[in-house]
Amino acid sequence: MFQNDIMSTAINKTILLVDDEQDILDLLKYNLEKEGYLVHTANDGQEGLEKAKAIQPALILLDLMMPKMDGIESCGLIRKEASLNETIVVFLTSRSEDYSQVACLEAGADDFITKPIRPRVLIAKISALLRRTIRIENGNTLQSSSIVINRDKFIVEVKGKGIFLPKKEFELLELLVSRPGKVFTRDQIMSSVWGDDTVVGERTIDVHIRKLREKLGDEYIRTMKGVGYTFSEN
Amino acid sequence: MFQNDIMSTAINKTILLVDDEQDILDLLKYNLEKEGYLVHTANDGQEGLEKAKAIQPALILLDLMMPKMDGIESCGLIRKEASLNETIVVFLTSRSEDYSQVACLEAGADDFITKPIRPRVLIAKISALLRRTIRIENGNTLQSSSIVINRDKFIVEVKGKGIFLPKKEFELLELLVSRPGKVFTRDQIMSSVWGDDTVVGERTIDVHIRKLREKLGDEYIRTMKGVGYTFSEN
DNA sequence: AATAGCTGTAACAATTGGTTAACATTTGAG
DNA sequence: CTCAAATGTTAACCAATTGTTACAGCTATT
Repeated sequence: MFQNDIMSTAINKTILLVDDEQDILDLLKYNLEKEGYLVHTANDGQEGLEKAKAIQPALILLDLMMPKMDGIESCGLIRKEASLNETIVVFLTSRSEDYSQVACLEAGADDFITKPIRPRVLIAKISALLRRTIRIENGNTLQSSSIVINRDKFIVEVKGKGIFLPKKEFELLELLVSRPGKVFTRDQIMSSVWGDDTVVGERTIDVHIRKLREKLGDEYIRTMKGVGYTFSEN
Repeated sequence: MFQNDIMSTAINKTILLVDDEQDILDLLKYNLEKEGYLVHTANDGQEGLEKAKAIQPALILLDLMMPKMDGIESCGLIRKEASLNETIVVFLTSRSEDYSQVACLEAGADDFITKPIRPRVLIAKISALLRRTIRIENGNTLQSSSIVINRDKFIVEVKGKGIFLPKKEFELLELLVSRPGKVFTRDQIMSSVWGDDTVVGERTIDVHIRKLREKLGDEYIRTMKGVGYTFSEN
C-alpha cells in the first residue's frame, strides 16, 4: 500500500546515500529499492555533494561520521547550494546523545535517525518526510485551483469534467502539477517520467505535451523555450 | 541565533500542544515560549482539533496516549481537515518501540519525539521542521532589495510584478544580481553567460543589456564605460 | 489471435529568441 | 571643445528549439 503509493507517482523518488561503510550502503540500498525508490550512493561527503548537485535527489541520507569531510560539513555545503533547497537531509547518527542530534539539526538537517537502523522505521520516516513535499495532497488526489488529479483512477478533472489519461500522459501531468509554476527541464521530465536508464527520442516529450494540451486545453501548460515546461494556474 | 532565524521571518509561529498531563504542557509551553513561539494548549484530542481549526497553528505537538480520543485518531481527523493541510503534526510517544513510531507516521504525522522529553532536542526538531517550510516557500531564489529572481519558476519579480525573460537575458541578469554593485567586465560576462568556447560578436552583450533595461526599467543596470556593467540597488 | 489503444519515431512546419550589421548616440581624454 | 572610442538602438536574419502529424510497433485485454 505504501509501495503502491510511491510506484504510481512520477514525482522525484531519488535518494542519495552517503556513507563510508559499504555494509550500511548495501543494507539501506536494498531496503529502499524494495520500496520503489531510486537509490544512488556516495562514499564520502565530497562525492556526495557532487552527486547531489548532478542528480538532484529528493532526499539525502548522510552519515555523521565520515573520513575526509564529515556529515556536518557536507550538510552545510548542501544547504548553501541553492539548487538543493528542496532536498531533505537526514543524518545517520551512531550515538543517541543530545548534543550530536542537536548539532545535526543546527547544521541544517531536517531529521536524524539513530543507529542501529531499523528498516521499518527508516522507511516510514523517509516516506513521511517525502509526503510533505507535495503541496496540496488530499488522500490520493493532487489538486491545483483548476485541476484535480485522482491517482487511483488515472482520471483528471478539469472544470468539473473528468478526463481519462493514459499512463505516460498522466505521469507527466502529475509531475508538472506537483509544483505549479516551477519550470521542469526536459532532463528533469525525462528522468522523472521515463527513468534514468530508458532513452527516448527528443520529440517524445513534445508529443506527450501536445496530447495533454489537446485534452486539457492550451491554457495550462506553458512552454519556456530553451528551458522547459511549466504548469500555470491561469 | 536560531531564535533570530525564527523571529526575523513573518511566518506563522503558532504551536498547539495537545496533552492530558498538565506538567508536560507547562514544561513544553515554557520552553517553546522562551524560543519565541506562540503557544496554545489543549487537554484532549477533541479540544485539540477544535482549537487547531480555530487558530491554524504551524505545528501541532500531539501526545500519543490520551483519554477520550487518542493521538492517532486525532491525527487522522486533522489530516482530513482541509484547512489544516499544511500544518505539521508531531507526536509525543512514551515508548520507543518500532510499532508505535511507525503507527504515528502512517497515521499522517510528520515526526515523533520520544519521552522523556529533552528540551534542546525538542526545540531543535521543531525548528528544523518549520525551517523546511520556509526554505520551500522561499524557493530557489536570488534577491536584492528591489528584485527577486526565482530560478525554479524562471521568473523575475520587479516591484511585485512577475516578468518572463528568455534564457540568455535571465542568465545575464542572474549574474549581475548575484553580486550587486560589482562591476562585471565584458570578458567576465562573456565567459559566464556564453561560456569560454562560444564566440559571439561585440554588440551582443549590449543588445541583451538593452532588452533587460526595456523590461526592468533603466534604473537597475548601470554602464561603467570602459569597464563593464553593474547591477545597482537604487 | 484479434483488437484497441498506448507509446515512440520520423519528417516536416512553425516559432522563438539569439545574433549581427548598420547606424546613432554618448562619454571622457586631451 | 573636439573627436575617437565605447556603448546604445533598431530591425532583419538565421539557427535552434518546439509543434504537429501520421504512422509503425507494442502491450494488454478479450
